[in-house]
Amino acid sequence: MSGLRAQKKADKNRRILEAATTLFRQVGYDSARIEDIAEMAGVSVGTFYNYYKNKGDMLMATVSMEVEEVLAAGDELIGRELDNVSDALSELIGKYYDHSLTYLSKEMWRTAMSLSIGQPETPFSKRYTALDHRLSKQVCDLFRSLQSRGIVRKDVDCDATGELVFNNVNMMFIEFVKDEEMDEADLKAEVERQCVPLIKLMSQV
Amino acid sequence: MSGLRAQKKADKNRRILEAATTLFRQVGYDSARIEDIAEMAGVSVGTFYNYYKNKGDMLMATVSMEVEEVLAAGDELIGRELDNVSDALSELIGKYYDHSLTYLSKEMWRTAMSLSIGQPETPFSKRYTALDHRLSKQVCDLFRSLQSRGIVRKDVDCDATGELVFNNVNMMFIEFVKDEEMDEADLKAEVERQCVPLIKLMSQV
DNA sequence: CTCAAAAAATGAACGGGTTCAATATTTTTT
DNA sequence: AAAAAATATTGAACCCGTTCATTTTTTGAG
Repeated sequence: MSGLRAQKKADKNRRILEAATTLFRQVGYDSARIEDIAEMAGVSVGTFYNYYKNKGDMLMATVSMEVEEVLAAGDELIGRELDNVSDALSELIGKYYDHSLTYLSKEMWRTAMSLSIGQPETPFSKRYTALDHRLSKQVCDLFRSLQSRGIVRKDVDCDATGELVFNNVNMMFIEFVKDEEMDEADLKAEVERQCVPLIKLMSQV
Repeated sequence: MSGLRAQKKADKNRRILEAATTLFRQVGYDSARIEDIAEMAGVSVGTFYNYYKNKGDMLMATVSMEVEEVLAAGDELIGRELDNVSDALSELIGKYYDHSLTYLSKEMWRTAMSLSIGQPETPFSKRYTALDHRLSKQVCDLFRSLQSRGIVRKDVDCDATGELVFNNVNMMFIEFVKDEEMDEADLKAEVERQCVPLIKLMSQV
C-alpha cells in the first residue's frame, strides 16, 4: 500500500490552496500571512513551502485557472460566425473582462502582474507570460478567422494588428486593476475609444 | 546662523542618493540593502528613512530624471519639420529607447514598473503613472503636429491612435526590460513590425 | 552664555516571508 | 515484524525593510 502518502499529499495540497484563495479574497493578498494560511490548512509553515515555492506561486494556481477558462470561452467565440470586426472584438474582449474577477481580486491581479514584471526569471513569471501570449495569439486568430471570411481586408497583417490590439487591451486592463474606482463599463469604454479607429481601418470597404 | 542645518541636510541627501544609485547599479536593486546604502552614505538606517520614505522612493528620483530628459528630447523632435510618419515615429521611439538605460538598469526599470502596478496608491506609483501619461501625450502631439502639416490623414483620431501606439511601445519596453538577452535593436525591430501596418493606414494617400 | 524647545539622528526591535537542521512518518527490504 | 532507507513535517532562526522611543545636535530667546 503506497497510496497513503499520495492521498495525504493531495489532501494537503487541496487544503492549502483552499485556505490561500479564501484568505487572499477575505483579507487581501498582502495581509494574508503564510502563518495564517498554514494554520487554516492545518499544516505548519514549513509544509506550506514543501507544496508551494513561495507566496507568489500560490497565486499562479488561481491565475492559471482564470485565464484557462477565459481562453476556452474565447475559442468558442472564434468558432462562431460573426459578421463584423467591431462586434467580434467587443465580444471577445467582453469575455476577457467579464471573467477577470471571477477568482481573482484586483489586488491579486496587481500582485500577479507586479511579480511577473519584477522577477522575470521565476517560473511564476514565465507561466504568466505564456498565458499572456496565448491570449494575444487568440486575438490574432480571431482576425485571421474574420479575414478568411472576407470581413477583414486582405492586406491587413493579422498578427501585427492582433498583437497591437491585445497589447492595448492588456494595458487598459492594467489601468483597470490599478484603479479600484474603475468598473468594467469604464474599462470597455476606454478600449472601445482607442480601438474603434483601428477597426474601421481594417474592415472591408 | 541657521544655515548649518540646511547645509547638512542637503549634503546628506546628496550622499544618500549617490550611495543608493551607485549600489543599485553595482550590485542590483534587490541586493542593495538599506544598511549598506546608509553605511556608504555615512548615516544610520534611521536617517535614511528621514530622507526617503522607503527603498522604492529612492528609485523615483532616478526614474524621474531619466524620463524628464527623454520628454525634453521628444519635444525638441516634435518642433522639427519631419516629412513622414514612419520616420518621425521611429525617431521619437528611438529617443525613448536610446535614453532608457542611461541612469537605470533593466532591473531598476522592472522594479519601478513592478512597484507602480503593485502599489498603485503610493506616491511612487502616482508619479510613475503621471510620467507615463506625459509620454503618451507626446506621441499624440507628434501625430497632431504631422496632421496639421498634411502628413497624417485628416480623418485619423490622433489621441486614440497616439495612445494605441504608445501603449504598444510601452508594452514592448516591458518585454525588453524583462528579458536581459534582448537588446535595443531587437526592441526597435519588434515595434517596427507591429506598428508599420498601422502607420501605413494613417499616412496620407 | 545658558537653557529650553525644536529638529534630526540613531539603532534596537518588529513583522513577515523564507530556509534548514532536526524529527517524524511512510515505504521498502530482509 | 524489525530495521533501514526514503520521504515529509516541523518550527525556530534568519534576513531585510521598516518603525519608533530615546538620545544628540542645533537653534533662538533671555
